[in-house]
Amino acid sequence: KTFSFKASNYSLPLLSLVLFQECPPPTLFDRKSSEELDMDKVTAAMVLTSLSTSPLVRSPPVRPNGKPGVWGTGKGPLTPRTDFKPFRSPPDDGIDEAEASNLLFDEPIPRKRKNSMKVMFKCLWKNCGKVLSTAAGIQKHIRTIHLGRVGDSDYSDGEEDFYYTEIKLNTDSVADGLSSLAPVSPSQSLASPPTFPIPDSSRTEAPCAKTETKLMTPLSRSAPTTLYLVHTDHAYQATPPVTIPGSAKFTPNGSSFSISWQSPPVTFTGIPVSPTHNRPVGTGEQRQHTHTVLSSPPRGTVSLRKPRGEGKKCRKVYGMENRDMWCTACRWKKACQRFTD
DNA sequence: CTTGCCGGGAG
DNA sequence: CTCCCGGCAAG
Repeated sequence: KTFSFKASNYSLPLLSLVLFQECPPPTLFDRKSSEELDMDKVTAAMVLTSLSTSPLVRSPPVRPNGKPGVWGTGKGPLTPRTDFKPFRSPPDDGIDEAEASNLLFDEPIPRKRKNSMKVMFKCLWKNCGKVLSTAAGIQKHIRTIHLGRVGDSDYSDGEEDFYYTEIKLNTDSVADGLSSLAPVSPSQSLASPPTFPIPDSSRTEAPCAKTETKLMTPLSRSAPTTLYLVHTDHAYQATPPVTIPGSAKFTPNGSSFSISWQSPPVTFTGIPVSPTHNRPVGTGEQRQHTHTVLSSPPRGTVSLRKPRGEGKKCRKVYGMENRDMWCTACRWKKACQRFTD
């Protein structure tokens, strides 16, 4: 029903993972004495409690090669920068939790602080920012207000999860907390991982973010730029979010999150293919601004190779032993001139 | 693996 | 400029 329930739910699979590691040989599927089973239970319980109650659990540097992703700088029309993933390990504590770190895995586990923290849920819809105290409430809000599902009120496909985020408030400074809800920087406790400051504008997102906002086709109102990650408390959203330029689609079907590339939406309107283009000679340093500056990241030095001609060329026709019968181009290992396509 | 050939080096 | 080759990509 509520968040805590979900959290424990998500912890269970991970727990089983832990258990796999803890029991030396894979005797899990063998018959086990009830004693052993009890041991497992106990272990599980211990893990659970340690996960859910220890104030902060130290973690290895969060996923070594994981790029910071787009944390921050929400640029889309809907500017949700929902970043406060409960990444544990602020720099100042977590010293006495050494043993708990053994039980950790890469994925951050949604957890919440218990002391004087109040969990709220904030609508991320553009210009909305409604804050409710229950997930159900916010889902209903989104469903009815934004998604326009008035009739079948209780129909939910989980889509609402993408449109709100969980926020933590310090109860003694609620007013402050509310003011900091603006999607700028949640200076509250659960800030972004302290190791790397904020994102880094690693070129993959900067240009394409711009592109997005410019070329944004009138999107259907039911999909407020969710490509810019909206984080909720789901396991599959726990990893640092990634923006995929071009066209990406995600399928929120329960627990999987798939992103698929498609042809980059870039049409390079470069120099026309007329044979009478004159080279910029000498003095005139005139720039040609015609080409659009759109660029998709994965395209670096694409040399636009020719598809490869089909017919046999000198090499194949005459063979290596008759190399002197080849055309010169073939001898130079250039494009054949005798058997052109 | 083979084949076509681009990019680049040597002279 | 001619001549050659490394290495890549397509098959």
